[in-house]
Amino acid sequence: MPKVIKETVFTDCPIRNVLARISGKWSLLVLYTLDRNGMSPMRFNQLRRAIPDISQKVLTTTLRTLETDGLICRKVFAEVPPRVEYSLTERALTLIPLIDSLINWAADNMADIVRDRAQGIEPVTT
Amino acid sequence: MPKVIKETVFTDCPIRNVLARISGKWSLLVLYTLDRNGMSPMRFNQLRRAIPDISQKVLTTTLRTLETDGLICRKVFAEVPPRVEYSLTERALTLIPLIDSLINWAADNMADIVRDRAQGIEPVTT
DNA sequence: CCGGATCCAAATGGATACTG
DNA sequence: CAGTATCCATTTGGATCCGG
Repeated sequence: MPKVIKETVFTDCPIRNVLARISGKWSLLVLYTLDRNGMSPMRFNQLRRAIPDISQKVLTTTLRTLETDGLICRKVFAEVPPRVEYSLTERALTLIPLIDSLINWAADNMADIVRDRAQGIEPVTT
Repeated sequence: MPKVIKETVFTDCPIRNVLARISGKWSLLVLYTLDRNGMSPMRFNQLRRAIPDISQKVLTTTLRTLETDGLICRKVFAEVPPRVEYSLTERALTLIPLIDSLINWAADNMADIVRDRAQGIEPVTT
């Protein structure tokens, strides 16, 4: 049985709680991608194409976790072939500006950070 | 030889780049802890006590990564017993407000999220 | 088309012992 | 005190097959 809900020991600690969500490599990227798509919901494979190097399994679990936290809405259409649409919730919309800030910070600092990284490596060969 | 530098394939993608750094469970918490300590640097075991459930190994690698990215300054004193002090860099200081926003968002939304999670769990027993 | 189930490889994290 | 080294348990992620 797949573990849909990440065990969260620190239910009482908001810091770790949000960090635990963000800590997934993909959560923020999925939210960001959905936001970038405007108000229109996205289908599963559409998300996959938008984030090419996420595996199907990981995308699925990421979406489930985000849904569980009320950050995305998953709408299943009883059609054939099946269709599932994902969209941001109101709650997620309040988080989007913070994600954008983070991304802007990253964009501003990336070049310097990459340079520092290269410098710092040194003869680690010890 | 421990891998000090996380391999970062997406050097050209600021989003993933910053996300990769943040994705560590502990990076933001360490930065936050250092900031909370005011302008005074913190020693290794001081940080450990502040974040009780981080292991020594993980704290070490987290600090190394942050140092490599120029987010913390590691100062070694040639004394005995040895002393090492960690402090935030200017670059990290520009990130702190974003971390604070994130934490505030978490604090504001945590209760609702936890409630949603509890709802959503359902008979997972399948 | 969406995504669950399974198997397996790789990365991560903890515990312990040891060093300068 | 502040690590490093090692071993091992747990977790995570990818690949593949299958089913609604």
